[in-house]
Amino acid sequence: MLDATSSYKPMDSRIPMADRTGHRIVPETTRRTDRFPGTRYGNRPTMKDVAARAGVGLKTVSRVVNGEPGVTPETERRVQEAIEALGFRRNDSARVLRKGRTASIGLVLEDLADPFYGPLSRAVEEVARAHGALLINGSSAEDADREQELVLALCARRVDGLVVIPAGDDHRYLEPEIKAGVATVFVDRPAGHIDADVVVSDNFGGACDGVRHLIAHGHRRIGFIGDMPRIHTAAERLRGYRTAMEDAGIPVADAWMSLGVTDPERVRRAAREMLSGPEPVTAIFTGNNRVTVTVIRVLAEHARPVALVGFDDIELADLLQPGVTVVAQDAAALGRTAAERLFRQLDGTLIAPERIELPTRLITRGSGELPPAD
Amino acid sequence: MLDATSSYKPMDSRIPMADRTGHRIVPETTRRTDRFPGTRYGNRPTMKDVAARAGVGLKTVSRVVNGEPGVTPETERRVQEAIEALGFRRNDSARVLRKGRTASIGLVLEDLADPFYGPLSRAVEEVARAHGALLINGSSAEDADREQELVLALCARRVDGLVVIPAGDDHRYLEPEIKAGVATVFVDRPAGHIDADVVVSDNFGGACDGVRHLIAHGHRRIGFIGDMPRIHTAAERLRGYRTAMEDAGIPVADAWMSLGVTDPERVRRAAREMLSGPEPVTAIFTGNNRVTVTVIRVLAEHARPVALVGFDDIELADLLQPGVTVVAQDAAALGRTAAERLFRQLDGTLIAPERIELPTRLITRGSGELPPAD
DNA sequence: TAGAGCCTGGACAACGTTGTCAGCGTCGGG
DNA sequence: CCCGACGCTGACAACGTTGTCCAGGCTCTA
Repeated sequence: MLDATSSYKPMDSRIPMADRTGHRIVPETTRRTDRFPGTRYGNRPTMKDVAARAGVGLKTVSRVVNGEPGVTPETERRVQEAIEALGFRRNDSARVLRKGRTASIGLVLEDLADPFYGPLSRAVEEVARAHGALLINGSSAEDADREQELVLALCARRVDGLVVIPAGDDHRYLEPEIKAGVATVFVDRPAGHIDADVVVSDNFGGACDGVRHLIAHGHRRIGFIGDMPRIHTAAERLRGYRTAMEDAGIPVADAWMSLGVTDPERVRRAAREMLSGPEPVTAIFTGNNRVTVTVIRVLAEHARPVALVGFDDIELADLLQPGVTVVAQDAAALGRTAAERLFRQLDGTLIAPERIELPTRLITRGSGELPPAD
Repeated sequence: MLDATSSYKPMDSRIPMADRTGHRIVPETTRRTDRFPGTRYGNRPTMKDVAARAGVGLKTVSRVVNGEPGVTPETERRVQEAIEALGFRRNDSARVLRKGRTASIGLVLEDLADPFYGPLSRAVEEVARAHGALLINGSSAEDADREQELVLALCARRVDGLVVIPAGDDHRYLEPEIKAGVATVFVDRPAGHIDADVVVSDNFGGACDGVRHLIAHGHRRIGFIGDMPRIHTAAERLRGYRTAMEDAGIPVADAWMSLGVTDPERVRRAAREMLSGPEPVTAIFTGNNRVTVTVIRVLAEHARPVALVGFDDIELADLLQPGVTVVAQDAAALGRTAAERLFRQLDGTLIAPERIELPTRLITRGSGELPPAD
């Protein structure tokens, strides 16, 4: 569980209660924040304190803080003054408890450090911001249990909605949450065993395009290196590869396909194997950005030129020799579309779950146009 | 304000209250979630509901949910059963209100889509996770007002701590928050007018190293293209440039220095200007990853070879022709160090604010070793 | 078998905010 | 001069959870 490893303790266990004069009891232990006289760790002024200082009622403070009408300018001034003096800041936890909405959404993705997810996350954040919501991120590290743990932690926080890039393939655990009104959109990969909104790229079509491009330039022995086949995108791209090959009447050898973790070591080995032997591949189609980068490194050391088309665009791809031809998907558009759909769910303007597929784009830069070298 | 633009409304404004039988009144309007009979938007079971169904007291449910001792296995089973049946999930807002800690921290950075901040953010998340906390992200877009708005929104959520990559240069607005016990660490750039923990890279030293490297390879007319001078890192790197030049006894021409937004268009123009004229620069030192990428593009079209050293490492830098020599800073280490310090503040094991400087590393790959081409 | 002590369970208050509603004073009109 | 209306203010309950504290039933021992 998330809080099992927590090493900092809830404040109740260390902070004595207020005494009955309304003043606070200062703890004997020396704390970092003792530098600031008159305040104490975790002991913030409340509306009650503000009201007392301004000599008004609790509700009047609330009205001022929320800009509600019905307060005399003079009263408002007094309240504002008290707020400034005490450094009061409304406690949104209490507000949320009362109002029922948190104005925050959760985003669970694989790895925030991956250049594909950064722009996606930023796009979700921008849409959230436009709707006045904050974004809570979590990285699942491609682990189904961790995904579930994160998602449920977010639900416990009562996020209004969830954008999930699934790591697992069974999301029935989300059913009670969705029933209870948590808006949910899956991105990049479909949800498992559950009826929900999904926004994905055209992985199948994109892979078809990429492989056909290689075929059109004369290649027949084309390798495919992709992610673990249990990941939906990887499976779809493999299917695209197979379909393109089949359509061209090219039988696919088992040795040409390598699926597995995108760990550089494995990918490097896979690439080297395809490139050696009596009938080496003359072109490689790579299943995602991480694989592409590793394969580029392998090809840079390889004697013969080998054609390459990669799924996902990568920075500086145009400046390499040759430029790297890619099937680009629009990460920001994925995130934006998903987030917009999420808020339409929250607006109530959406009725039935839908599957939205965003097109991919083949960007030719040279590496895919190399002729077969044999 | 954050919630000014909100288009989805708090639930109280649309959901009628429970009637006195304890059953819920179903609203007339047709909602998406009407698909799920018996439940309604935002209407979740509470511990009270669970207790009623299991035929136990409220506190007993609380004990089961929190794994506290003192519950018969049989009772626990009944409670678990009720939890499952109702799809109960503890409301952390209420919990937070009661306990005073949210087990979440905020991270405000410039742009999550920037490849420099992705790993940093991920590192912060990992540390947070190890301490049982969630991470709330916000992008300031390099705008001081937006930074403040985000930070204060996070404070209103009562995050336990804040990791801030400052956009503005005055953080006195944080004083009441810090006084009230919000742990705070600034990363990448120091805080303005406030005494707080800071974790930065050795921008000055790194820039010195990079420029000295160029000087050592025979360059004297060296250009500097950097970010806006009001950004601390940019100023420090400029200072490193000037110092290295001065130490080598090289007078710096104004035309060699260009500071401003990292917009590709401006950077491109700046680079072209330095490279033209009667006394063009023979080498360029770039102030960050975005500038470096743009300058690489300019140099790729340039007739003469021009030496280049960039601040920040970039992916695939080793595969370009020539490889790009960089002064690398460790974004993940910055994030990790800052987050660890944050939780040490929360543990109470930290006394005084400190400034921590992480070293940079010169990585030579070729572009910095080109001799002057004239 | 009575008394002591332990274990389990539940009633209750409190966390800080917001919605409801009622009270109070003032002002204008009848 | 009285009454209604209106503008402003504040008392109070409720949101869902957890900590405190006490009651009741049990076991164990003398």
